[in-house]
Amino acid sequence: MARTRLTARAAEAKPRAVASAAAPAPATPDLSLAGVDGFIGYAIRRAQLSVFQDFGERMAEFAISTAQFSVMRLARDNPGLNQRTLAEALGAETSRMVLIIDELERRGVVDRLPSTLDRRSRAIYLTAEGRKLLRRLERRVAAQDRAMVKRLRGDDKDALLRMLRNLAKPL
Amino acid sequence: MARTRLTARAAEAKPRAVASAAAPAPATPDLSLAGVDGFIGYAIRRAQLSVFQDFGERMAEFAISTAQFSVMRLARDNPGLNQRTLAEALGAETSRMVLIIDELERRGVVDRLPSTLDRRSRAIYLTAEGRKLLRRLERRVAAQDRAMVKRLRGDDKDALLRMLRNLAKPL
DNA sequence: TATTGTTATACTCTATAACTATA
DNA sequence: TATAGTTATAGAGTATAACAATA
Repeated sequence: MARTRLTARAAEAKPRAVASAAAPAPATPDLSLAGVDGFIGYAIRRAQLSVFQDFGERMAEFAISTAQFSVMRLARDNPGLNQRTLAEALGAETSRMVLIIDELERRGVVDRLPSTLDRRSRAIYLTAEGRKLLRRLERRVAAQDRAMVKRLRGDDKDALLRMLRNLAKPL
Repeated sequence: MARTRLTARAAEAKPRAVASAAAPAPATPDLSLAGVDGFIGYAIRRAQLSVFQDFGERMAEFAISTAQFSVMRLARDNPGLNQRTLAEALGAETSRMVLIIDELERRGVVDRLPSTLDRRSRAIYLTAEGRKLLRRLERRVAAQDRAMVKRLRGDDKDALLRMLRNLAKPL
């Protein structure tokens, strides 16, 4: 990501014909976003960007995405789920889940086994290697979550989760 | 988006060889996401997905994206900013801002005027038509924000914004 | 030399449609 | 007929690099 900080205030007063540019003020704190940052949607987007970038940096060593991590958790705790169920649980498309699991299978962390009950579907299991990797990932993710709680500076994580879940519910 | 609801519980107990599929349980409430939904990052992602989809539906008539709306707000309240400053304010890449403003200019809602102070840069202004459109958009966005506050069911929007902003701050 | 706007490229994610093999 | 997995495709968004004009 960009990792930018707003440094300019600029914006001339009225000129409707020819205009000015942004003043390169050295280290101005923030500036008037003039309202957009008062919207819940905007605040969520900025937070999500920051949190996912942080996740990417902490997981760079393993080159694992948030989606891949979630699938691994789900596969370990609900062995034998099919791809459609995994996709629905995480709010992804089944076609996307195919690619995610393709990669996890290629890395040897999950197995796709043919189902005996429904020969169209494939049951997903975490391999021994997958469980090992997942344990390492979980320590990192737990550390990130603790770091985020620290950022909350005394505010209640449970209240945050409750609010976010209420916003996430389909209308 | 997918607008999915988890309907299966499934997942057989141990079978390491051949496996089962997900049971098509009719209307099971939710099921064990077994932990991922206890992470702040996961909760933020799901909320962001839901809120942005809702935004898209409410703005379908105008075919305006969240980024375009934010640029219009910023351009109205800070007339004459250049593209780099707009990009930094919204956490976007300058190359992305070019495309966003290309489209806004094509629709006649913003003007790109040459700067007299720095002939490399272009000052962005909302047109009269842009201001008119923005007023209509703002009513819709305000309505969406009110709808989200309702979803909070008594929880404090200010607390939510404060927490999200703290999470969004670059480490 | 550095910066602004721009173009181009690539990769991820999202969204659909279509196909196959099953059911 | 419908469903699971898959493939293909197209569109957003993200991230980089490079270039011209200008500073």
